[in-house]
Amino acid sequence: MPQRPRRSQDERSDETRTALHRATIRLLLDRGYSRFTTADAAAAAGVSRGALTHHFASKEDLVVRSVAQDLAGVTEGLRVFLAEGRGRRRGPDELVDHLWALMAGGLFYVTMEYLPEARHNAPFRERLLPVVRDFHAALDALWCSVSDAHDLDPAEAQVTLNATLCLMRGMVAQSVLKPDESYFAAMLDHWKAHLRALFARSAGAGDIPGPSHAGRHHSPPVPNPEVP
Amino acid sequence: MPQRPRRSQDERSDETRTALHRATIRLLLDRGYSRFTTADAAAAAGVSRGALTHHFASKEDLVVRSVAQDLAGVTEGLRVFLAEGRGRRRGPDELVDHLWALMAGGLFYVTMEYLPEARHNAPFRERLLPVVRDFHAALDALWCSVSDAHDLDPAEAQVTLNATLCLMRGMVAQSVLKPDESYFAAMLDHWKAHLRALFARSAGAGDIPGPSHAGRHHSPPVPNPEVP
DNA sequence: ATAACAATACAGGCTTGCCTGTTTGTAAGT
DNA sequence: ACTTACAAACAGGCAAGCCTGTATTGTTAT
Repeated sequence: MPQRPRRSQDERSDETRTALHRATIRLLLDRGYSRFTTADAAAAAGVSRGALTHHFASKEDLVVRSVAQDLAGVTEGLRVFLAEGRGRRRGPDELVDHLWALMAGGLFYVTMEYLPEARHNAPFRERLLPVVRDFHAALDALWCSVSDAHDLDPAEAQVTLNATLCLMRGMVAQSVLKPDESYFAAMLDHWKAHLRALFARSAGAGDIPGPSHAGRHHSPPVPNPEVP
Repeated sequence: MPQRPRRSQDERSDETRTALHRATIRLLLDRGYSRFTTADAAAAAGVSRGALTHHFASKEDLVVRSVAQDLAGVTEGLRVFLAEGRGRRRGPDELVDHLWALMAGGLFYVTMEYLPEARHNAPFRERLLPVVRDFHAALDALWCSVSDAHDLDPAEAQVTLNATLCLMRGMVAQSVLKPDESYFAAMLDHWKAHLRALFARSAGAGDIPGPSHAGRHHSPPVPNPEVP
């Protein structure tokens, strides 16, 4: 047993809360909302049930705050990805691949777990609304940076990039009961072509935004990494 | 109390099962899978719990068979809609509006209720797989009839129309926590333009497939009718 | 400095309510 | 008569919230 290094109260609380946040998202992904119990969350986080009830008023409170933390991490990751791309001359294909890896890698599976609960549980929904509002606002800001960098029509780019995420949400949802890799690969390729057309329409210098036909049909095969 | 008209055993069974099917879908839509109980389903159908257990081996059995019935009704309704359109010269806008009314009117909300369960409950998923496989096969057949009627490239139309549904799935999912009508209307208009381009590319006589700019921004405002 | 006190962090048992599958009993059709 | 359709009570399990008890950290008065 290692000697406890005398953490401050705030440190203790932060560590406990973070452990519970991560365990919650993990369990939502692995077992789903209906199978998710506060006891399991505490056990997975390595803390007691009492610790959980001390920091979180209810199961809903735990989930809402865990989701908020998770989404904050997602926007930050996306911001970094786009900032990196500022230097290199990345086209829409890489963006699609990145977003798909993100969504199909667990992000939207987690969302699908709490959406039904949000639909039927008004207090829960009310607490989630500002969380997702902020998330969508952050996304819109990121889309603006994309349309800026590539000299696109901002309004059109906004709609198109949000549609990209909607398409992927639908694809991930369908993937639960449609185990057909090629089906989704073809759809992503179709969408990449659509985005290339949008990017090519831009008034910018005639740079080639990405592979126009050569590099098709190699969308990444739905990985299943863990969501942080 | 009306005199019982002496129904045959098969009639009795059919009526009971149908009532339970309809009640199940209704309750899934109204209260969600986690709040859905077999007792409520029986009560909503106006039968006893004993009747339910007699006709359905388990809760999962009830849900799977109810969903199968529901999807059969959906394909039939879609078939009729497309058959009607054969005479008039309908463009993609009407198809989008119809599909959106269908999806946002409850169909995909119901789907969102059982998808998480399917993701975590292997036996349940195995029973659903053939059901949705048949549904998707029926859809593909319908898409073929569309590409035939409008002289489109079959493969391209297939992907595009399936993408239409995926987009709408994502939109309906997002609509749970994003109460922004205009956001979705703009997205549908964007997609209609995309489909008009596809339809216009067809080798057919230069008919105008639909309003190219005039009639935009009037997508139907997410009705919420009951799913049969 | 340090002892007393206060506040916060954590631990775990208990209770209550609910839901599913089962079983036993009754009525309607063949 | 005998099978099928329906009815309702029963039993077992499980999970959320509550509550009481303990340990650790922070504060203040001497």
